[in-house]
Amino acid sequence: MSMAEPDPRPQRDATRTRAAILHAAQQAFSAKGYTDTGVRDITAAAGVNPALVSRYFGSKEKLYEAALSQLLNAELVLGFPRARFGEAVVRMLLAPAPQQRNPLPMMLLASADPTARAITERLLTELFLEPMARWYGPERGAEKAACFSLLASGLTLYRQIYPLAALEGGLSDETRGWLAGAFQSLID
Amino acid sequence: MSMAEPDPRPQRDATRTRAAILHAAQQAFSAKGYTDTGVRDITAAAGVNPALVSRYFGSKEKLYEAALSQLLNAELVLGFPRARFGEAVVRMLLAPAPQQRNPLPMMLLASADPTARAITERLLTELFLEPMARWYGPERGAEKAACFSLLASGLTLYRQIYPLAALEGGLSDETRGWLAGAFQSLID
DNA sequence: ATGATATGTATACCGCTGTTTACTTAAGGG
DNA sequence: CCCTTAAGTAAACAGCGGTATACATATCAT
Repeated sequence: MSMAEPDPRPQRDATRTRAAILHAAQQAFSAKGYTDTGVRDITAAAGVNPALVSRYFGSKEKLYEAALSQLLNAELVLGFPRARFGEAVVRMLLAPAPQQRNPLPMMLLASADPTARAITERLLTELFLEPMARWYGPERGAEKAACFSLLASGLTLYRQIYPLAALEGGLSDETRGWLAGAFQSLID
Repeated sequence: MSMAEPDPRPQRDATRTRAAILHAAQQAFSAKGYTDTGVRDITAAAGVNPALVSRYFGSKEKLYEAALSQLLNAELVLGFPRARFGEAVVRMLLAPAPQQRNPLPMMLLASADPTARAITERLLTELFLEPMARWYGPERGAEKAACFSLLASGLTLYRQIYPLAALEGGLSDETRGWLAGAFQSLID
């Protein structure tokens, strides 16, 4: 057997610790929501001390804001080809492991607490809805972006929060087509 | 001025008190969700003592179950005419005061707490999705019911939880038509 | 009227939560 | 090598949560 390689990394690394907290927070908030996730849950998963949340983020609330804003990013969706937009979106949302780096569960589960809801609403508007409205164009862009979010959030709700067997793996081609058509018809 | 009519009702009325708690619970759970609604909030709104929740419902959890199951009812939607189903649903969901006796906000906000989520999932399936799947018919009825809920929940999410100006009153005829068409195309 | 019971009240308990404080220890430049 | 500073720790605080307990009082049959 081999001797353990001496790790050149210092045992104390502020940036690494901060990132570990942020990652654990994203996982926990996406699984149990804002209120039902305790600071001690997050720090235990990250393997650090609970007091470090206050040190690195100021408060649980600020940590939530940092965690969500890192996840909310319109670029991925906005890069899909317009001609096959519906198909691409449905393929993404129906991917086998969609919970990875997806801000939607976090948003849905954070909607209960008023503080987290206000933060979520602001970030969602600034980082997603407004860019997407511009992408759709001047003609009812905001309404189209809202309808897009409505579809995507509803689908995520019944795939990850209240998982329905009807929307799992063996989804029929007809229903996939209905979903893709709904997304696509926002463009055409 | 007139003398106050002597109220023939007794000051202590168990059924009336129980109903007051149930109603206050529906309002509070629909506004702040399961975790962020305290038993003391509910009983204060109902004007009764906090201990009465345990007496009449056993626990906060049972109260939530009673509150939601009274609201979850597929009959209204299932009575709409099939030919103009999409229009009727959109008119209902876009009504000026939709928060009255609408189970959707309560469901959306309760999705954070694992206990409440489990209760909600069970009631939603038994009281809504299964009847609706039968209503749609044997051909992909469950998938259609899921798509219906997906649309309705998404729309409610961005009308009541994260209220978007784009979905408020002055919604364009085109977008209304898109919504109605999405609902209708689940039937045709 | 009177006692039994249903109804409602006051209060305390215990566990959990976010945050602060004072302290300990590792890191790295002089 | 040492000593200043950054990084991390341990413990406690203050408040709130759901619930159980012991108590008070209105209601109704007898």
